[in-house]
Amino acid sequence: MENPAESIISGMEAEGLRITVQRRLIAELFSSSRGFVLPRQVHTHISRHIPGVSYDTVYRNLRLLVQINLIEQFDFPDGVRFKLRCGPDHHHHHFICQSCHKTYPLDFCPVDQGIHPPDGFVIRSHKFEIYGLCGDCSRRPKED
Amino acid sequence: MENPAESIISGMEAEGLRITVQRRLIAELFSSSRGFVLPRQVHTHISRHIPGVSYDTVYRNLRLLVQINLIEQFDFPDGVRFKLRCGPDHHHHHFICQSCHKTYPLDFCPVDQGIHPPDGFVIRSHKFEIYGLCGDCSRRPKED
DNA sequence: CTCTATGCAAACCGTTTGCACGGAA
DNA sequence: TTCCGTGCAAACGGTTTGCATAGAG
Repeated sequence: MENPAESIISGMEAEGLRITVQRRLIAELFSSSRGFVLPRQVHTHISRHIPGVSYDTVYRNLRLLVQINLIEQFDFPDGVRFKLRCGPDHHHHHFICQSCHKTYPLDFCPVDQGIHPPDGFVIRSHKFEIYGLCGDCSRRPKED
Repeated sequence: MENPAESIISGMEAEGLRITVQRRLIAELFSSSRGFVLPRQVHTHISRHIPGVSYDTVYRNLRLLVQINLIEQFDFPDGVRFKLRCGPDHHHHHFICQSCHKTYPLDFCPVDQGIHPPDGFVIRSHKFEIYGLCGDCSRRPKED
């Protein structure tokens, strides 16, 4: 797959969706972001090219991209954030920078270690994340 | 420590807070809940005894209890939820039922296994949770 | 030309705030 | 009697909706 933005766009096309300038810009943003972004940041990004974009277009498309599994949603203390969905190649978790919200792969899954659930508990999913400051941010703190 | 509700109340007293009926009811609710509750549920609980309670009283007290570290806050897909803070005795994680939101202790911490962060990444905290259906809910699905 | 995606404006929901009063200490 | 906690009502911020129009296919 060539340009990552193109793969988001062809993913949308595969779903029969129309490719508008707004959607192209959203694809661009997610393909070039190494981490989680706020709806507000998505709106700001599109605004730079289309000054009049409305928030509902942003939210509608974010919901849509989550539904068709191209991006994923995540609750942060300062609000919901989104990031490009990781390829389905291999299961992994993430280190997440609390300053710039970039993510780094973590190739270790605690569930592989054999977890013993309480009686009758049926496991459906799990979450494992490590938070902190990435190299860039710990050297030069305070930034986003 | 005798009754868990009493320990919440004495925790509040220790902070110099006044013990009102509303606060006593909140303490009662958290001490008798085995899991996460929504602000709305807190409001409903108090309402049963004080029909006119206002939502701002609920939110104010929840914020307060989080600040003085007696309860903890957690983001769920359907909104923020709160639960009694686990004792500071030993570090552990939780199995969380996606139906009734009860929690079960999980005495295994992946971070003890020696995690290797990316270059320069400073770890500050981590999250490890296992989601699913508890014994009660998997037998009798759909309920809260 | 058709029908989806957008912009607009208003609604919505959970949460927060300012203020005067009631009640704990 | 003091002053914290409450209720009320209104404001707030993020998100969603209904509807007419613009624009992708």
